[in-house]
Amino acid sequence: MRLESATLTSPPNPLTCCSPLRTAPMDVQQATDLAPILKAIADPSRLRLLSIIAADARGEVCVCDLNDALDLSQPTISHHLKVLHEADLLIREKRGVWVYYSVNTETLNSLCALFGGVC
Amino acid sequence: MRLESATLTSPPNPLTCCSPLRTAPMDVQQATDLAPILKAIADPSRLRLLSIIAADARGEVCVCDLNDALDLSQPTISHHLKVLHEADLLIREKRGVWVYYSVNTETLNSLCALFGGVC
DNA sequence: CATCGATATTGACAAAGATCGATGTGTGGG
DNA sequence: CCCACACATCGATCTTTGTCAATATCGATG
Repeated sequence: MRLESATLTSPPNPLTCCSPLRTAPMDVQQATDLAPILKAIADPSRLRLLSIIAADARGEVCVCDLNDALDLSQPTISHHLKVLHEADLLIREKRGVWVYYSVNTETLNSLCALFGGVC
Repeated sequence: MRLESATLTSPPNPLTCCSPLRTAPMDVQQATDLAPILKAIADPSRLRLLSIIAADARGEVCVCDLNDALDLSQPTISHHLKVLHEADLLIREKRGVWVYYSVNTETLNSLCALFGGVC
């Protein structure tokens, strides 16, 4: 007996439009929309990037710092950040020459809700 | 204020050994161990299979039913179930000729905790 | 405006993964 | 003991993806 009316204000987010896993079987559309978001975090390098940003006290990290944090080339880091950003997991903000990424808390919470059904 | 002592009884579960994303940066080992579990659910077909099983009222589903539920060949379904099982997301039980899968609630809860830090 | 430094994009390539048909394995019934 | 059925494994194929070197873009600064 749950209202599925979250589609009004924000851009259509496959996560918030989606009931918790244990509530109902997922149809093809839901699964197709959801998979890319999960694929985005299902990579060791991206997991590390995300956790570095998520755990940062200032709430944001400059790309220049991320480039040094992992043993990967600059284009590869840039690619991973793009994947995370397009999955709505990271928020991008350009300031001057630098680019800062912060985590999208809403998406993380939705992921939690997907698995738990409680959060 | 969470006790991190879950490594005594059960097989080493990379999820329960892992603090929530927002707590601390993940090292290479943690990320490498965690990624396969997330990869397992980061596929549309496996998402559907998992949700079908998770939403089932009896708490378990026979493979023979899953074979009909998705528009995929029997070997492909079997492969996906194996991936989910090896990621500790599904519990497998053979009864006679039939095989029944149920969700591993612990793993799902751990995933929730990973993203939320609260569950 | 020429240049430098920070990110992003492109193109290429190897590795991983999703899928299927064919075949193997094991269980229960006749 | 043999057959039918449920499920798993194998081998092949096609697509996706992670990675890098090279190059492009874009903003600041002299």
